[in-house]
Order: sequence, then C-alpha cells, then structure tokens
Amino acid sequence: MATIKDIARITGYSIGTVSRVMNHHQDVSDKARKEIEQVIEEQGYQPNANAKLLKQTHTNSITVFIKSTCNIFLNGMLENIQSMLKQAGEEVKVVFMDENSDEVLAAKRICHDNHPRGLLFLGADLDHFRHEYEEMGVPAVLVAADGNGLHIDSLSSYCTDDDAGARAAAEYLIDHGHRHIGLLGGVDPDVQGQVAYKRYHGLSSCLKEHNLSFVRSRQYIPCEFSLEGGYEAGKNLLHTFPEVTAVFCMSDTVAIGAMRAFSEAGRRIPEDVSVIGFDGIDYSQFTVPRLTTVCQDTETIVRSSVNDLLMRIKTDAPSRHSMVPFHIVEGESVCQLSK
Amino acid sequence: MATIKDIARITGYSIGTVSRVMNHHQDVSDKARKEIEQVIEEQGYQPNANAKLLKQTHTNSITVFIKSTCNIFLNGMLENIQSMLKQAGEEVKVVFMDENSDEVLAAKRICHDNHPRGLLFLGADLDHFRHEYEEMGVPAVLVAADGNGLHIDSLSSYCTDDDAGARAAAEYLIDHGHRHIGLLGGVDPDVQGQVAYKRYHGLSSCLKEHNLSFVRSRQYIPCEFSLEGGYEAGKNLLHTFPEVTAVFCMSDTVAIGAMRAFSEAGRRIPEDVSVIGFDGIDYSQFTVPRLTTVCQDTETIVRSSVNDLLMRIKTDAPSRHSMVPFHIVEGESVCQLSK
DNA sequence: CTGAAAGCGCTTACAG
DNA sequence: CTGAAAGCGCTTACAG
Repeated sequence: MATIKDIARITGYSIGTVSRVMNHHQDVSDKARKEIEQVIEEQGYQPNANAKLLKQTHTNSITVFIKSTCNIFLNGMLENIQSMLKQAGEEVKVVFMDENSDEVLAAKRICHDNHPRGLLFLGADLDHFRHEYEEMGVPAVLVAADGNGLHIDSLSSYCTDDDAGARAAAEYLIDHGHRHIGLLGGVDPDVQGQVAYKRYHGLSSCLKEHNLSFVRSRQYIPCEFSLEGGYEAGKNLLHTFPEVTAVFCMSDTVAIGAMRAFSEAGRRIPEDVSVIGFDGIDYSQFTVPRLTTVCQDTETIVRSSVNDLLMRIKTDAPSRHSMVPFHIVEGESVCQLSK
Repeated sequence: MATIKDIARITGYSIGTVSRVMNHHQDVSDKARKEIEQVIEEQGYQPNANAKLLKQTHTNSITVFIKSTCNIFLNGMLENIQSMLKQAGEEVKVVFMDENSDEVLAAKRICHDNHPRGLLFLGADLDHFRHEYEEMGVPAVLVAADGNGLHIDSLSSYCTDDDAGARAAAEYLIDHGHRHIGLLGGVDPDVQGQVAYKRYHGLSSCLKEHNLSFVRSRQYIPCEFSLEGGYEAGKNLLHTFPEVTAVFCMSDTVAIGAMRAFSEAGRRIPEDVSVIGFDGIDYSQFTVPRLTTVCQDTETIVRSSVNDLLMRIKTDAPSRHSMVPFHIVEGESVCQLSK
C-alpha cells in the first residue's frame, strides 16, 4: 500500500510534485514527470480516493443515479447516457441503488461529499423529490419521469406523456373494434402524479369519451410492475370481466405475465384476447406473439436530458420540463375485430 | 453543510465527544449523548464519508460486487445475499458494475481504501481473477462461478456443475426420444474454464457417448447470452441443421430468443422443435410454452457462499470449492418423440 | 466521562 | 518548475 509519501521518497521529489503529476498539471518538468510516472507504475501506486475527495472542493464528474437494479427499461437508457457523456468529455459516476433506497438522500450525501458537476436520475421516486429535495446548487435532470409541478428550480425533466400514451393505446384498441377493454397494473393508481395514475386516467377517460363502459371494479386489476404481478392480475381479470376482448397493460412486463395467464386459461392471443403494453422493452419483441406496445422514445429522452444537463453546467440556462413523443410498435398481439 | 466542528461548537462539547456519540461508543454520559444527538438531528448533520474512511483502518462491512447490471439471474441472488447478511448483523455494501468493468481492480481499490471484512463476487470474470487477483488478506467468495484451479488461498467458490448440467439436459432430450440435437450459446466455447466451454463439453460428450452425431459446424451455433443472440443463432441453426428436433440453449435468455426464431420459421414448440434452457430465471416460467430448463439452485449457492464467508471472517477456516446440485424444471417446451 | 492533539493521504495556494 | 506548509473532516490513543 504505497502512499504519495513513498512515491515522493523514492523519486526524491516532494509530495506536491507527485500530486501534480498525478493530476496532469502543466507546470511540471518533463524529467520529473517521467521519473515520477515510472515509480508510480513500478509501485502499482493507487491514490487513496478518500483523501483525494476530502481535499477537493469539487470533482468534475457527473453522477447518474439509477434505481431498481434490474429494470430492463432503465438499463437500456443508462448505456446511452454513459456513451453520450463520455463523448462529451465528461467523467461519469454511476450509483446503482435498489428499489427501496432513497435516491434523494443518496444525492445529498454525494453532493456533500463529492461535489459533482451535475446529477441525472433514472427511475426516480417523485415522492422523495417532493418531500426531501432541497436545492444543492447543482443542475439535475429527471430522466423518463415528470418533474413538472415539483417546483425545484435546478431540476429539469424529460419523459413520455403517460396520459396521452394510455389514450393512444385505448384509441388503438377501439380502432381495432374492441369494446370490452380491461386494464392491468399499478399498485395505487389514485396517487396523483404517479405513472400509474396517469395511465389509468388516460385509458379510463378515453373509454368514457367513446361511450364505452369502464367499471373500475370489473375492468381494472391493480398489480405490481412484474411478471408475477401481471400473471395474477391477468387471471383475475378473466373472472371479474370475462367478456374482455382486449387489455391494456401499464408495462410490458405486466403484459408478458398477463399473456401467460391468458394462455393458461385457454384464451388465444390475439384471437380471443388482444394485449397492448407500455414501454417497448427488448423482451416485448421476443414473445410469441410479439407484443404490440406504446414505445417510449428513450433515445430522445436520453439525448434531451443529457444535452439539457450539459448546457446548464456550462451556462446558467433555466431548467425545463418536456414531454417526448412516443409511438406505437405494432406487434402481433392485437387483432382486428369484425365490426 | 455542517461539520463535526459546528456540532461541537453548538453543543459546547469537543469534537472527540461528538465523534464518540456518532459512533455509539459506550463511554459518553447520557446527558452529553442526548444533547449532541439533538443538535445533530436539528442541523441535519451528515458526517463526511471521505474523512471517516480516511481515518478508519478498517470498516466492518462486507462488500458485494455484482457485474452485468441487468442480469436477472444474478439480481435474484443479490436480494437473498443482502437479507442473509443483514440477518447475521453484518453491514453490506453493494458495488454494481457493468460488464466491461474489472471487478478485481475494483476490489483492490476498495480493499485499499475501505478495508472491508469480506468480499462476495457475483458474475465474476474468471480471467480477471486468474491474471490480476492478489491476496488482499480478506476472505472472498465467488458466487455461482468456479474458483477451483485458480489457486487463490483466500477465495472460496460455490457453483453449479456446468458440465453435469449440460449432460443432464442432453440425457433429458435423449430420454424423450430426440436424436438430432442442436446447441446454442457461448461466444468462445474453446476457452477452458469458461461456462460456455463446460456446457459445450458436457453436451457434446454426452451425445457422443450415446453414439449420436455431434458435428460442430452443423449442430452448434455460438452466440452471446442475450435474446438477440439466441434469436439469430436459432435462425441459423435451422439452416445448418434442418433435421433438428431438440435444442439445448446455454441460458434461458438464449432459449427465449431461439423460441421466437423457431416460431417465426413456422416450427411449433415443442411439436417440431423441443427447447431446453439453463439457469431457471423468472422469465422462463412465463413464456408460452413454459420453458423446460436446468435450474441452478441459487438459494443453496447463496446460503453456502454467505455461510462460508462469515465463517472465515470469524475463524480462519480454509477456503473451499463446492458444486451445488441443480435440477431440471419441466416446462412445456420439450415433447416426447414416438420411438 | 471528556478534551487536546496527532495524524489519515491527499491538494493547493504561496513562496522562491 | 519545485518545495514547505496548511488544512480538508474525521478518529483515536493519551491524559486527566
């Protein structure tokens, strides 16, 4: 465990000079640089990150927080973010956290300890932002979540219009002749501002506007955004709403679970029950039949988010909130009903 | 950004006493403890982690490294590990890393900077261990990877016998009357010690022992362990080996991709092509048809790994390498051929 | 039970 | 271009 002192002693230079070499400062002679670099190499010297961060008043890295370690949807975006940021010459630090962790708390700690230049949040829980976020003097962006109404000056957001997406799904099913439409997903769709609330609202009001029934207790089954959740909800729906001919699932994962449930019940997809999902994860394109889904434009969401952050790091442009258009990917899981 | 100094000033105690309160030392008066705790609360004081770690010669946490952020198989195990460790009263720190990161390098840095009590590796790349691992004086365990032959004294490992698992899959297909068996998965199955090598070897030698043909260029298509990889490989196999009646896929993900490819080609599963996978991920039980697969006993792997680590932290028992039994989960993707 | 002080391994003005 | 020195925010023997 060599320290900077050891390197200084071995090379005969002072620790200040060693430090300058490590941090690629200009004002070091070529001779000193070469000698010191060689000894660092020989000794396999690694600077102590704690000491470094303790002294530095700011780092030049951007920190990305990503929640729910195994969310395919978020992970796909992370890769794009990393490559964009690196291409822009920014150093990136990724903090992975599980669903139960508090990303706002983590962000506060990191800002306090490491002073990053900017913050990106993937899979954010808006409740945490509402109750705990305080201005940290660092620009931040909510990626694929809606920060509008949070009234946090330093926070931008880019996301899909969940209400409009759910409406589009409903319209799509109605256009295909469906009149008995079920809805699956969301543990607590009455909490305003939640994704589930908006998708519930989008679908249900669209049905009503078309004078189609939407009896919540029969046509809607809440469930977690998981395979198992979708599976159980799908089974239940067949009992509460047996005349169903089409189902909108609030996520692709829910849709895949539900498809399994429908198959087991002997309903063919799409002939007996049509299914449409939301998100556009990879898996949705490998199911049999291939899933029709409301595909979020993650590429644009990511690009806008990163550009916004970089811009606000450099200038002090104001934050903004923007909805990014989605589109429907037509798979094989929705059929046209004869009218 | 209050520091320990501020707390000391406000309470009128010294920073030493404040530090003792924060670290729950015994020798502090109740009065001091109460007063200091209250001010800490009021100020929302968070100790600077860098300063803390810089001073501490060791922490009492166990660090878990998990690679490939979105590997369903690994993520399932992580949850078990966390709950077991917490139940045992251990503090856990999880380091998530993407596929391209070097977990051994990260481990070295963390040992250097943070001095954990033990290390757990999920999704380890054995090459990194072979070439870079050096004794860090900390017990470590490879979870679900085979550390035998690495000759690292401080390293234990618990994993599935890949060779035997592949053999079991082959036997299962043969028992069901299949004679034309294909194999999918593994980018470079010639590298000894790799998972792909062992699964390749297990299947191919089992077929030969049964006097069944295994012509590599026809019956084997290498591919990445991904949906897309499995899909492309599945398509190719139908060209190189059209008489195929059953396929062993080196992972469930590959199997799901391949099933899609077979469906698109008009081959019914299992009537025309039977499919068996490996791992036993959640998704495999939600496909239509449900996947038959060689299921790794992740619960036992995790339990053994954690117990081993805890034991070696407390005593200096020797490390060990052990294979954990697997079992075949019968789904609906393999059919019995009439003999 | 408490305080004063040394020191963890770095970085960074400040001189020269 | 280089060195000596202060100091980041903590912890921990050492006295008392």
